[in-house]
Amino acid sequence: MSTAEKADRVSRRQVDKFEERRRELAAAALTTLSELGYARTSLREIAQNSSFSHGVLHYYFRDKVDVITYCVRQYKAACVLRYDQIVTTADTADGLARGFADGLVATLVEDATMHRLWYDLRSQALFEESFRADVTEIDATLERMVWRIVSRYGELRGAPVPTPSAMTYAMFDGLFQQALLRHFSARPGATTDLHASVLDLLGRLVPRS
Amino acid sequence: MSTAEKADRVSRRQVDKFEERRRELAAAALTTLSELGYARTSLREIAQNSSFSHGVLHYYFRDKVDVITYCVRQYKAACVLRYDQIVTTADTADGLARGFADGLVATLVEDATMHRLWYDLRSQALFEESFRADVTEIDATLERMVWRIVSRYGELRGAPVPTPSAMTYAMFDGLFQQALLRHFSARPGATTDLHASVLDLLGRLVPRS
DNA sequence: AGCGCATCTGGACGACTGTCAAGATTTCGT
DNA sequence: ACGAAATCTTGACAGTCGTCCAGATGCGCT
Repeated sequence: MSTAEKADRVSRRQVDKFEERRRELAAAALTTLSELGYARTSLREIAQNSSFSHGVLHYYFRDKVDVITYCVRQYKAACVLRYDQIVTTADTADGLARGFADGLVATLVEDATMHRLWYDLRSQALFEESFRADVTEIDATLERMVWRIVSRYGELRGAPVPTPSAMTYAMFDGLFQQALLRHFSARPGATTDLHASVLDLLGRLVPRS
Repeated sequence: MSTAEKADRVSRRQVDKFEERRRELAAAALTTLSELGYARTSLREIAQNSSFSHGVLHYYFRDKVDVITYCVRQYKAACVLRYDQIVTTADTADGLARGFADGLVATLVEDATMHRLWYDLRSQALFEESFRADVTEIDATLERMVWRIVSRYGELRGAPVPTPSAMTYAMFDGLFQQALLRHFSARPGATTDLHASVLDLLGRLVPRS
């Protein structure tokens, strides 16, 4: 083994460990953000949610924006996983519709804090230019996710969906966001209303045969 | 004039002036919030946007939460005004629909910073219990506003709107929010797409005759 | 074993925050 | 015009923030 090969192996292992730590810290940052929100999250608080001290954050990240940005990117991956498992296989239109509605209700309750973080960060993107690109990209991913389900639903119903993808996503997002606010307000009917309105909207998107 | 009457007049005038100052400071706070967002707004920054020094804020408000809460309430009044002027009188369904779409596009552009503040505060309400009641109340007001227009639209079309009020509001809000993000991202088509999708959704809400 | 580098700690820094109070200034009825 | 009450300014306070760094600790290689 040449010295060059050895050096390569060493640096590769170091890079791997480096990336692993970054992910670990980003996970701690993510839970902190989802609990406190963007406005109240500090680097020291993030470090306390990890097994390290606050100084290490500047060893793995340039500054606070770098931490948050990396977080958001990691959040996106979790998002896609969450949405992808909503509907795996459904052979009937009604089955797909029920699976979609059930999945949204489930993630509304189980991942409530993560969802509120998403809406918080999307609002921050309206103020801070630096977040905008990442937020827009995540939004596009979510839009594609919704569109995959809706267009498959139209397929199963035997009719193409005449609604633009962006509009479709926006409406479902509106429904979900209102349900989330109701959920945190502990007002009753948040989950059942979301379920019903998702089915309702889904039915409207495909023209009656 | 008795001494009691005199004292009453004096205290009444003082209360008026007191309230006037509160409104003045709240206005400064609102412009600051709409420019910087909740996370980056400080009391000193608010005072700099007014003609007073930072200390006076604690003369007119208990603490920071009191300032923000009062702000939000004042914001609500502005909201209602803005939405109310969208559609004053329309005698045809198509006229009402066009007026609604035009109004939303206009306020999207003109009051963009205020709208992003609203979404920011609504996100904060998902984290901070103290904002929740006010945010929910404003949301209900906006819902009623949208419902007034939509139900009137159904009336003009000669058919009742079978969609629940909450669901209707949520979908329009979703459309508007996405348009706002696109507007700040300077992506093209934000206004035209909003206009088209509002007309589209409005048409879908009322069953074909 | 001992060297060298990666990793991590804990404290220090200046800037900023919300809050408060003492005193200066203005307002206003008499 | 005088005095009291309302109003406003200014500076201070105890914290917290992001950032940085000197030094401790750990680990892998020869």
